[in-house]
Amino acid sequence: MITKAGQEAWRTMFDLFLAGDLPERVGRVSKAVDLAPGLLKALVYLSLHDDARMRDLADQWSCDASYITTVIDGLEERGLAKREPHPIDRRVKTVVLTAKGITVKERAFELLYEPPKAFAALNSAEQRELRHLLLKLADAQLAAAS
Amino acid sequence: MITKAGQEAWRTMFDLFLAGDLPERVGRVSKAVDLAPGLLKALVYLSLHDDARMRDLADQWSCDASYITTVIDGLEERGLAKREPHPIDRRVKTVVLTAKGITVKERAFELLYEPPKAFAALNSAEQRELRHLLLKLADAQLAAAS
DNA sequence: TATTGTTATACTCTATAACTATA
DNA sequence: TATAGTTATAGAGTATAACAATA
Repeated sequence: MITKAGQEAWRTMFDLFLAGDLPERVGRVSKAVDLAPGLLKALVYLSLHDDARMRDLADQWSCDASYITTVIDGLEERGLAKREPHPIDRRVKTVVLTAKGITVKERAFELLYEPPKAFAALNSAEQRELRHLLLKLADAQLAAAS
Repeated sequence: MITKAGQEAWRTMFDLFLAGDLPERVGRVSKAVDLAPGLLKALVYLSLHDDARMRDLADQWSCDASYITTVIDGLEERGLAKREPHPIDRRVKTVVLTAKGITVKERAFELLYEPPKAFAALNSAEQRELRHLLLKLADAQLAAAS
């Protein structure tokens, strides 16, 4: 059951991201690794789902397949990813990161995962407690998705 | 000081949003209130900063002033906001929501602030604790911004 | 016949440059 | 001279439609 406190917790998290850090941060990282936001997003997706089918990307993002063609073209032109034939179904292509793609991805995650300075306002015990609660949420979300 | 636990907490929060709910949710709300994402974002901004100067919007979003003209045109065409002259500086225009704009905004926030089902995985005490920690973060972030 | 991905094309979103009015 | 906002225009980003290859 979700209580009023839970609702307010979500609302606060939402504001932290939307009013706060996220939009500016993504823009900053996008510039730092010299990739348009769409390409950065694709790189992040591929690093979490290596060897993904192109169709999966379109489904996941609820966008048209032709746009995925454009995005993967962009990553290939920059030498960050490459298409591979599917071992069984010859209509399908999968996408894997190249060594260069992995390097850029790692740099991107380094910047994205760096906590906002505001986290220093919590003491050690509080930071541990926050991690604990959020991991519980993430587990529940993962379980619901599958 | 930010500990390893704090870092992991941030990372988890980030994944909750980016891998998880947020992108799809904004798209859903955007369709529900029949506003393109850019216009929805402007509506949200104006509801938090009523009577904002157009220049403020451009600064806040780090975008060109001409784009703000386009966005506010869009809101005005839909009867959701209107430009007002600045009482002192006649170069400046401010933007306020209309009654209709306020109605749409309220519907949008209702949908955006609805917690993901995963929150039910936390018991009452945990939801209160999470709220407490997040409010502390939000306060610190607000203090840092000003 | 249905599905995957590509091409060609068009539409939407956002930026640049030149301009008007005001400070 | 510098700043706020607009207009006209150009550039990204994303979708639609028609198509080739494969299932």
